Amino acid sequence: MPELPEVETMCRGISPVVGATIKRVVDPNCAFRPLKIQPTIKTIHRQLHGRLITGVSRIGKRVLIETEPFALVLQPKMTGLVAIDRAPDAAHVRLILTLASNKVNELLYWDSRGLGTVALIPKDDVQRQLVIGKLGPDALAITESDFFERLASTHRPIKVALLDQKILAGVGNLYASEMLHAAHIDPRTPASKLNSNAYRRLFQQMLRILLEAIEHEGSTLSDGTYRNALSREGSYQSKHLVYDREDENCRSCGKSAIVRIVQAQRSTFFCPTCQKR
DNA sequence: CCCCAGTCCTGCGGGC
DNA sequence: TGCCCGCAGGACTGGG
Repeated sequence: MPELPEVETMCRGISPVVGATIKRVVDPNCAFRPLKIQPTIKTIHRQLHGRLITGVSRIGKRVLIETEPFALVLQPKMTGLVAIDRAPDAAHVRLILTLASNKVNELLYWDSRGLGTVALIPKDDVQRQLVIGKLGPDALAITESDFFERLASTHRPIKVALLDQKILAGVGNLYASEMLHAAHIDPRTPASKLNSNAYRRLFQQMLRILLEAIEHEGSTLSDGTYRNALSREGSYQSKHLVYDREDENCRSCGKSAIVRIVQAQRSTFFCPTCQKR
């Protein structure tokens, strides 16, 4: 499940495409449901062929392939991957950009469940279409005071608030559980009820965990889906203290078994000893 | 406005 | 051994 560290790893991995020229935008005729793409692949081909890729960037959990004057925006959601030259398998490759470059032949969008989306938008519209009203500040760029103010403004449980991309962009289900555990905060606590000390711990642990996860190229879970841009697995899953560890002993206090609850229809994992209200 | 539930989509694992 | 069902969840939609 690509969250900020996994998407950042994809961006770094595909950086060799910068400086390449796009030859063709190709529909690989994937056997599954068609890719959610706007406008059509044909139109995107017409707009992009012959253009130089000037940069690769990330906004929250989205990947931007930048040209002049367009940006191709890839949203991997649950099971999408952006890769170069090879993907986990051929069957689930949903989009191919063939490139003129001495470093890399193809930029691939692969997605096993196909929940992800691709869109081409004018670069000048990125802020208006993707950021304003849709995404809060990036989790690696937000200030501590802004983090505090934005989260404390809702009465929802802190775990649910952390997943709201309008409040803060980049944190997903896995890292939300991990950072709350590291900060010793009960995930059920209303975000408005946490004091500034708790927010300071949460802010610091969020940065530490996201940066460490990037160092480890993200987390590849037991389903094995997530890979970096070269199809290599991440290794941060070995550092997880609570995520997907229901009934296992807490790796921090050693006293309690990890508990799984459901909040806003998503699994939350926590240690009842380490994370008291 | 605020918040929650339903939806999309495929692969996998548990139960029988 | 094989089939069926439920579950995984990011982000969007609709409704209370």
